[in-house]
Amino acid sequence: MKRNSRLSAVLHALLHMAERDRPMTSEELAVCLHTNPVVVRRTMAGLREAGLVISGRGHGGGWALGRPLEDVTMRDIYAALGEPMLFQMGNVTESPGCLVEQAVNHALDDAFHDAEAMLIARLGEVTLATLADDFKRRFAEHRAALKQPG
Amino acid sequence: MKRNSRLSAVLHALLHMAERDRPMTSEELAVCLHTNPVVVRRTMAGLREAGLVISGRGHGGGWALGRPLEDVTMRDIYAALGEPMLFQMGNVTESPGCLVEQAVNHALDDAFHDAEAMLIARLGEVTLATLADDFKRRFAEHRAALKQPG
DNA sequence: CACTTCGTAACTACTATCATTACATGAAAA
DNA sequence: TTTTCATGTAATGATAGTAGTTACGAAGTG
Repeated sequence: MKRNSRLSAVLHALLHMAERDRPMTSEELAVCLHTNPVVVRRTMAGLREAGLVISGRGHGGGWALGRPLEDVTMRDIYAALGEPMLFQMGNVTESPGCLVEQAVNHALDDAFHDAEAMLIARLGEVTLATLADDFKRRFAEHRAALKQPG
Repeated sequence: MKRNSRLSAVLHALLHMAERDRPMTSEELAVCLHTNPVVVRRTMAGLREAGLVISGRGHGGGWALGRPLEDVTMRDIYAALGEPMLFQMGNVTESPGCLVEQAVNHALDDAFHDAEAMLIARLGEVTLATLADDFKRRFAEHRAALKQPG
């Protein structure tokens, strides 16, 4: 199956919004994300409920950040998206009667749970401000490279 | 999409095979795994190519372990299955032109790669012998519980 | 040769993600 | 108040991955 790219997409959207001083419409965001305005609305819905973004209708409406960049981590975004399944792999049966399968499940769950905990902790260490700074660095590098080709 | 349960399934199969002194047919394994013989053959194909199991046709044929339990880790099995994608989440674009998206991808890749490395290392620490021992412990507990109900 | 068992291709069912269409709701501008 | 803009959301379709199933060929045993 296709992989879930919502976290990646909304982070992308939020950083573009951070570069603007006015709300961005779903249409504008859809252009940035190379997708459809309805997909944008659907994906951002969870963030709105979590207060991470604010949406307004009508003239001058659109999407704006609901909190300072420093106060939002990638983990917050992940949570606002409903904490989608991280792993593509899983057990055949969740609560098997077979003792062999129980032993297998236990070993796999152990490893996967630890990896999940580590990953989520890592997401919690990166704020939108971190990402915005990284973008600015890349942007400066990009401009420097254009000035001095070769 | 359904989650990939092949690792879980083949581990289950290998431990059942370890409890037998003769090859197990795909039919027998399919009963253990509550699935179809063809699914068993398909899933075990990679393990055969990796030498982790041996298959034989005709009378007395079936599947047998190709290596001692102590010599095979869950990581080996994972590799023999073709190292299927671990994560359900991914980036929208792998090599985006947009610098914002590059910053996002970099941060996410960083976290996911570390989690993947940790998980795979963990899989490498657990051998089939470890799992077999855990099964035996569970089996002993199970029998004790039956003897002394309440 | 008869029988068993694997090897594999082809087809189906199910599920998840994302795209798209259609229309209702709400808010600002004219 | 009417028009216009923009979100909110349901319904539908396209695509892809997993697993189940059928069918048949290949290879080995008795």
